[in-house]
Amino acid sequence: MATLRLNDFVPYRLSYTSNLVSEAIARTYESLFGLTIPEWRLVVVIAEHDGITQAAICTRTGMDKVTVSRAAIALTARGLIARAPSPTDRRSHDLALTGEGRALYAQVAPKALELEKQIFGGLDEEELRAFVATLRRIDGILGGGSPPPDRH
Amino acid sequence: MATLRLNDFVPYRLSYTSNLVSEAIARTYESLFGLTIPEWRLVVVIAEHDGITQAAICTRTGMDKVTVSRAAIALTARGLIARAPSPTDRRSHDLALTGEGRALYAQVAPKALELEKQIFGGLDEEELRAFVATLRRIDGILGGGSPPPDRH
DNA sequence: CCGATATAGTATCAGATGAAACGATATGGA
DNA sequence: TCCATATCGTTTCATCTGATACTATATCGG
Repeated sequence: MATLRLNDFVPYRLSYTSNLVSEAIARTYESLFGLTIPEWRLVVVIAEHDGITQAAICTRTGMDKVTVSRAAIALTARGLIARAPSPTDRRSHDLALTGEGRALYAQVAPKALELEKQIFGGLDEEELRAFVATLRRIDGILGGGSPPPDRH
Repeated sequence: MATLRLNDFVPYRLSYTSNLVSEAIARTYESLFGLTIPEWRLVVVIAEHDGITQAAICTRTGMDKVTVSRAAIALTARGLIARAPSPTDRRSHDLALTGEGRALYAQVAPKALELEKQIFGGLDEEELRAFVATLRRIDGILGGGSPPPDRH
């Protein structure tokens, strides 16, 4: 009979490591750019998908709509994004980076990649690929399956 | 030049999956046993290490001492653990499961293993081993290196 | 032994989080 | 067209979380 040992319990290990990583990331974004993680995510997603709506960000990223709303409000207040009334749906706003937002993104993106490398660069490339693949497989099992793959 | 895509950003993927798993686990523990995740962890750690102190739980699990304190208070109030004044240090309490606590643990432990299997059992055994090994390697990189390994 | 410093645990406070309720707009069916 | 229902985004509220401050006790250097 397999016994339960917290240190070997996979959900615990996953949560533990994820927290370590999130804390490291959050500290960096906060100190360098004054961005929370949700705000940072919005900047990145909006940079990738100009004119995206908040609802689309939710489905794409799995973030809660309240979190997205707050981040959008904060970024707008800081002049980093602009919200244009959607021409097709007056409940929605189309979000886009302002010039200032793009300038920030130009700093944020390389820094993020650098940070990712600092944390995960120590891993064998194949190991890292397998790791991410497993994460996605777990998502699938839990029904958090990928949002619609990017259409190019 | 590698570009930044949120969906491929490893810290994001890790956080995303970890949240999915944590939510699934939390729902189960709450509905089956009325336990929060910190409370559940305490039950398991105390079952493993009878007479452990709160401080030791903190170093062992990386949980915050405030979180541990609250969980310990809640579990004591529910009669699941008993706190004996430590004979060697009057600031500390030695925590132990009560009879009721052990009875709960007897239900909790198999359920936890079952849940782990439901989530991760779909993975190839070798894949899962590699996954956990990578998690631990990341811990090491971030300085969250393993707490002192169990002494048998 | 005494005082300075460190540690165990708790209480308090501030920020983050998400569920639920809400107003506004869209949409689909009678 | 009109009503019922669904969706977008915000607000509100209740909860969780950890930083900080605090009390009591321990430990260490002199």
